[in-house]
Amino acid sequence: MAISGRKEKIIQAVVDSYIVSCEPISSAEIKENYLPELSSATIRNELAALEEMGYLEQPHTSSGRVPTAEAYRLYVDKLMPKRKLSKNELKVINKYFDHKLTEIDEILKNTAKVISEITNLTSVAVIPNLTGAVVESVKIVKLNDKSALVILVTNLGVLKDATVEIASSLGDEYFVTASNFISAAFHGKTIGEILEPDKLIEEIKKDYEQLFKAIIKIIKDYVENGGVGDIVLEGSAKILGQPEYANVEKARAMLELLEAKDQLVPMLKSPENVSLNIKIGKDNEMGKGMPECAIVTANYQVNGVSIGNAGVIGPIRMDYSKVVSVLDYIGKTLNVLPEADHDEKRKQ
Amino acid sequence: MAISGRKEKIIQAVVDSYIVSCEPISSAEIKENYLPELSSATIRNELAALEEMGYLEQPHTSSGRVPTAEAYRLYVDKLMPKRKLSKNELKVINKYFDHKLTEIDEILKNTAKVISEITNLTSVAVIPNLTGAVVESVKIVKLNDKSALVILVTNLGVLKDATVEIASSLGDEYFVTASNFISAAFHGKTIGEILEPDKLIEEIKKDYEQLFKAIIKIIKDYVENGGVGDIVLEGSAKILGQPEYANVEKARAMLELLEAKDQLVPMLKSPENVSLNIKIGKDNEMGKGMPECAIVTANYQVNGVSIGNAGVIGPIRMDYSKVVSVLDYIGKTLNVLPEADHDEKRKQ
DNA sequence: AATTAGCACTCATATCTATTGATTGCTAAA
DNA sequence: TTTAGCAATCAATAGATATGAGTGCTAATT
Repeated sequence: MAISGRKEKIIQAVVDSYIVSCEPISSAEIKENYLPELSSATIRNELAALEEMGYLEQPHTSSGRVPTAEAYRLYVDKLMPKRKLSKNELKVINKYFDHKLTEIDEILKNTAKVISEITNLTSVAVIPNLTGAVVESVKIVKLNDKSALVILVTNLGVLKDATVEIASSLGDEYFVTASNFISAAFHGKTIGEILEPDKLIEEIKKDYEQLFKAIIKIIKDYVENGGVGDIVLEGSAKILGQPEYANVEKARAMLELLEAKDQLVPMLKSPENVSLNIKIGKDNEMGKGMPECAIVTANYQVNGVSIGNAGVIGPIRMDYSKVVSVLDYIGKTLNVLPEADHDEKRKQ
Repeated sequence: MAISGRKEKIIQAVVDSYIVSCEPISSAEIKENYLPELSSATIRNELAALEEMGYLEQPHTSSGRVPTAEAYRLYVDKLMPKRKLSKNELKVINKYFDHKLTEIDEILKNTAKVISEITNLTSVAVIPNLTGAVVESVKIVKLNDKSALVILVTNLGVLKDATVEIASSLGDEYFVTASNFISAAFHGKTIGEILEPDKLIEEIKKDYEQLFKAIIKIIKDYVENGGVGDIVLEGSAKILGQPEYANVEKARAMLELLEAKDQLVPMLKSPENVSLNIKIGKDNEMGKGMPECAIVTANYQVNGVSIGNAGVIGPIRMDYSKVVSVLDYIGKTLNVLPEADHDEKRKQ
């Protein structure tokens, strides 16, 4: 059976209602609040048909209807109303981004914060795959007799959390020269290119083999860990505000998922070139025992350069319309962010 | 009335029992499991007396007794048995520290992780007050035309997350010279000394006033924020495993407290020179609305240098004996950690 | 004087039953 | 095709009753 316009209206009513109340909705309520032109009996007939088709469910015989994941899918793909953010919400968002933010992780952290604050859901942000990042320069700074700090400046941000062990006899000057050499060799290359072993630069290998290998290893580690350490969570406690997690066991399962960041990362990765990604229930390839949930993420860009994904994770019953509006608006805000310098650098 | 030895035994029995079961304990159970030589009637008389004295409570007339915060205080101060960690627990702890850890925050993160894993409680770690940290050297590295990275090497670790804005005309060499100048001026001074304005070094102010001011500001910010960003939480979800947080509302209050890190920091600060700090219930100067909890923290040192506090936060009913043993053992482990280099540096 | 046995009393908790009311599905009329 | 009307279903609620764990007190015992 095809879905008539009336059936769509009814699905929309059920989803809209369920999103705010988290209670099964009855035929009478639908008539009252959404479709007064129909009688409750007619609506009941349609409800029965929609249940047959897999869009609705009844918790028990004499209760109202509840949307299935299928219904949400249809809703977000086709029925969802465009929502306008309130003056106040816009104000909050703008406040978060009104001052200069230069570091990618700072931007992402702020993004996650504001998303969580406005949607009242737990939000997540992941730093992007760095394979495509273009190296600007490499600096190696001697910290003490045993270690030196490696700073990798790329168009996507600065990587500065890695140290290498060194021989204590080497002086500051050595590292200045080494930085220059290695910088020159890496400049303009992407991380991906640098990691391809056959493209190693021979002349550097001779003079600074040790350092060179150490740096390659640092980069490799960083890319392979996929920035697992750099996933940002905001508002974990908000999970507990949702009625579906009133049961402590469910809440715990969800929180444990959030804590296990390496399990979370693959769920947040969205396909290339998709600006908005909505995964509902089974769309998430989660193993058994995983709590049911929905994930909505957006890919964010600042001045055309992707800086990562951010979004929300929460119960399947969430206010998709609001979430989408927020993610969307933030996307627009970021794109005209007052001159973050990552991009500038590339143009030089 | 003074507390007789028998009363102490009874308090110990009540606390021991309540720690594992989280259920009121009856006179009969005490006789059965702890003091078979007494009759339940005698125990009842003692229980009544202890209730009078404020050590015990009854949830309702016909229920068993439950310890008050006072009883826990007495317990940890005087009655608590020394507990030996199991072979397996020792193995877990040692595994966490068997490889070289050079960065303070790495050590603290690992410490928090292992504490949470073994105690099954939420654990926290805070970086120490840096006022007393001795500066080794300062490096300023030009990242691009707009900003430079400031790296402050101290005996307590490396501070490397601050950037300063710069004039684009300045070249790499300028910063090398500047680093040397400023390094020389700061070397051997504590952060506290550097921040005292009357001790500013005049000659530097002339040549590198701009940079100098920026760096002072960075240090000031860092010290004043007290490393708020650097509080480490592990195992937040474990809160929900405790029966006292079976009520979702209580659990949420607790999780929100954990998320509000700046509220958490003062609660974790312990007095100078106290290696182990146990705060139970009202000992925490928490505002109204704060969830009741207990906090046990230890101050950790690596080769004699304090690297910060770590411990657990959880319900007042927690296994203090186990927690104390774990914190204690980790303290010993850290103190003989295979040559972390912070300390080495000072001796040179 | 301290301890204990015995018993009445208290009160949270579990269990059962009856009632209510929201909501549906179905049938028959419009 | 739509709708009114009505019996049927079943979760949720309330009340009534029973259960039993545990105490406090008194009087007997050591």
